[in-house]
Amino acid sequence: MPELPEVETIARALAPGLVGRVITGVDVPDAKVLAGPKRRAEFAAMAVGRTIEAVGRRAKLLLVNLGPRPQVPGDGPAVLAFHLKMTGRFHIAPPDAPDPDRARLLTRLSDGNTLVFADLRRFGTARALTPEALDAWDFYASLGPEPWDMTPDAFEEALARKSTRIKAALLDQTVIAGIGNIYADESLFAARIRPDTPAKALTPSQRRRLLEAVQAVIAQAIAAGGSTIRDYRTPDGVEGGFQNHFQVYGKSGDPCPACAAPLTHAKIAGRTSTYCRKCQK
DNA sequence: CTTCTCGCCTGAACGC
DNA sequence: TGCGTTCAGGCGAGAA
Repeated sequence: MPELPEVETIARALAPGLVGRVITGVDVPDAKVLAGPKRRAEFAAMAVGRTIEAVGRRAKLLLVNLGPRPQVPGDGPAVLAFHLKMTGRFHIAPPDAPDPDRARLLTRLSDGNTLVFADLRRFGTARALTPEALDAWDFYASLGPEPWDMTPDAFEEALARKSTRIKAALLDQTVIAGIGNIYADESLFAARIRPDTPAKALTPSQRRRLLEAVQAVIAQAIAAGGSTIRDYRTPDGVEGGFQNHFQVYGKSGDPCPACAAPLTHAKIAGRTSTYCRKCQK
């Protein structure tokens, strides 16, 4: 389930195989993947003939930056925005490879390779947009800062405005971008804060600790290449490594790594949240 | 305006 | 063995 560290890992792994290539065609075996402009022809018209200039990420979105089409006078740039949701995966397939299972969108490249977007559960989406349309997309425009761009003061202010529990506030992409269930639970444990504490009720020092914990956990996860639970793989087919460093996520009943009391779990903000009753206050 | 709940999808894991 | 149920979970839509 790709969150910020997994999408970052994917973007870094894809870039060398994509940057500099021209998009020569797009096949969309499953039209459900298209969001925004829904028609295959519109997506292809926006993408084909452009050179891939960069592969990046914002929150959990994978962004492919495309240059203007030289054959279109006065043309501007464009962006492909992919959301992997739960089971989205990317890989670059060589020319003779058969189209793989669960392929939802195939981007043909000038070097003969194909960028394959596969997605077992079909929640993932792809959009082809102008940069102006990307900025005007409500979801994109409302995203909060990346964890390392968040300042203690801004975090303080954002949490003070929330009437939800802190777990829900961390998952709220308009507060801080890129955190999902795994990194919310791990960050709350690292900061020793109970996930059901009202966001407003945190002390200033708890808020500082929490932001530092989020930043540290995300950085460690990126360094480890993300976390593989079931489906996530890097574009090279490699599993992440951070699942071996989980302290609490998915470990209900196991001993707390700090105090050895059994970890408990509860449904908070609609998601299973695992924490230590003794260590997290 | 803010917050909450449901539906979208498929496969794995579990109980009987 | 086989069937039914539950769970995973980000986000859009509609309700409260």
